[in-house]
Amino acid sequence: MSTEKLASKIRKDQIVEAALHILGDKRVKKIKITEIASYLGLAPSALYRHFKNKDAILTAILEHIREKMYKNVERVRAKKDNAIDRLQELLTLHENLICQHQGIPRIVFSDELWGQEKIKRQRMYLIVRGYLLELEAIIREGQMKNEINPDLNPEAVARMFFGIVQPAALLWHMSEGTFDVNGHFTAAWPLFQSVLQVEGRCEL
Amino acid sequence: MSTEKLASKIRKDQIVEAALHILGDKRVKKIKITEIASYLGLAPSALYRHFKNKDAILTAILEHIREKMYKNVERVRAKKDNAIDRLQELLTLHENLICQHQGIPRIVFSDELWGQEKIKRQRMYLIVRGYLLELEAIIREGQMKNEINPDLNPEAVARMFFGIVQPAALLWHMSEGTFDVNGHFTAAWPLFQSVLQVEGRCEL
DNA sequence: AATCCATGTGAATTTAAATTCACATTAAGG
DNA sequence: CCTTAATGTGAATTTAAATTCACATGGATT
Repeated sequence: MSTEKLASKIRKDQIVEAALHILGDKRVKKIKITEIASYLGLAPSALYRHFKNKDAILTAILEHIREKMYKNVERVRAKKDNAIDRLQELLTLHENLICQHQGIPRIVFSDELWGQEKIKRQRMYLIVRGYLLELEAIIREGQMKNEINPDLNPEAVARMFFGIVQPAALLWHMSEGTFDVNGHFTAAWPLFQSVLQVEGRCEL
Repeated sequence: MSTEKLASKIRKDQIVEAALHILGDKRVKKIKITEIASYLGLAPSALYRHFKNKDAILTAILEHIREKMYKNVERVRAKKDNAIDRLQELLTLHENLICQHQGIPRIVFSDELWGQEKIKRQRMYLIVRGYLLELEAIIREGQMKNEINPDLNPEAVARMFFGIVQPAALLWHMSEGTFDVNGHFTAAWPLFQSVLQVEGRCEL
């Protein structure tokens, strides 16, 4: 893997990006080799120069997604140092992931990709769990600095955050991009924030 | 439709139930006619006596799901008269839907079924939206009776509730039934409930 | 009893898609 | 320049699954 030529690596990335782009297109369809190829102006058979088979492409997509999600966490950590701000920022990034950039959430939150092999489902599970752990870490830090109510169960809070994002992805996708993701986040955020509040604050 | 024989209706239901049962089985795979048939001890071709094609079966599954979900709402309304109790009860029913009864949430929350035709996705969207409206109605009633903070946006609250259920379904499914749905609901409920609280109550 | 119809079957057939293969083309390095 | 390896192509081939079809069978109706 590390020994492969740069050009090859680029082509592989192009293929993954193309696949992601197609998946992100509102009207669904499960992804077809033919589509990816024609999107890149290639013959279907060309893709087999770069990937053993379709499955390998799907696996690469998963890896790509994992990177994107973790990159978002890092970015947010770098940009804000308050836990609540970090979470809010993360919500914004998710909005992009859902609406703009290729239908990543569609993939994370759907069977489509990992339908066949148990292995891919497991991998996806690890990604999601890993992501939840990242959220938890942010929350715990916030609790230590008393930005977030320390009595709360961080795991539950992380999943509640996740529970803001996932339905948005579903509804956006089902609605063919009609659903107002931003509106949803805007309405959900204060509710979520009210959960985080440290006890004392509610007297004000 | 209303003129069809009873026996036929039964067979149709059996087919739908069988399909649902298979879908609910942990290891996924997109549903195959062959599987449904062999589950019922029939030849694949037999199914075509009852449904025009696979698509018709999928559509019937959607309708079946819709009924189940709405029935749950009715049941909850009948059993409890306090909004908060109703929601809590609904969570329990969702737990069943996820863990026991055939993988309904898998279907609702996944692309699998409506991959192809835009029509099925639209139908699913209507089901989900309708369900959210039911939740909203429960919440509004609770607000009128001051069981739930009337300042809250009922739409947002409904979606937050939904956001407890959906991730559970995803994680349960991804984890091959390992994920502790009950634990998740138990941890999430108090957080959710704290959102619902009427302002005054937090001073206690 | 004769007929009809709903339901079933197993053996094709169709279809859509992935995959393979024999053959270009091009660029890089000796 | 010649060789080689990487990348591409179009035309098969394979594969998995849905779907059709000609032919039972059994129970209800006349």
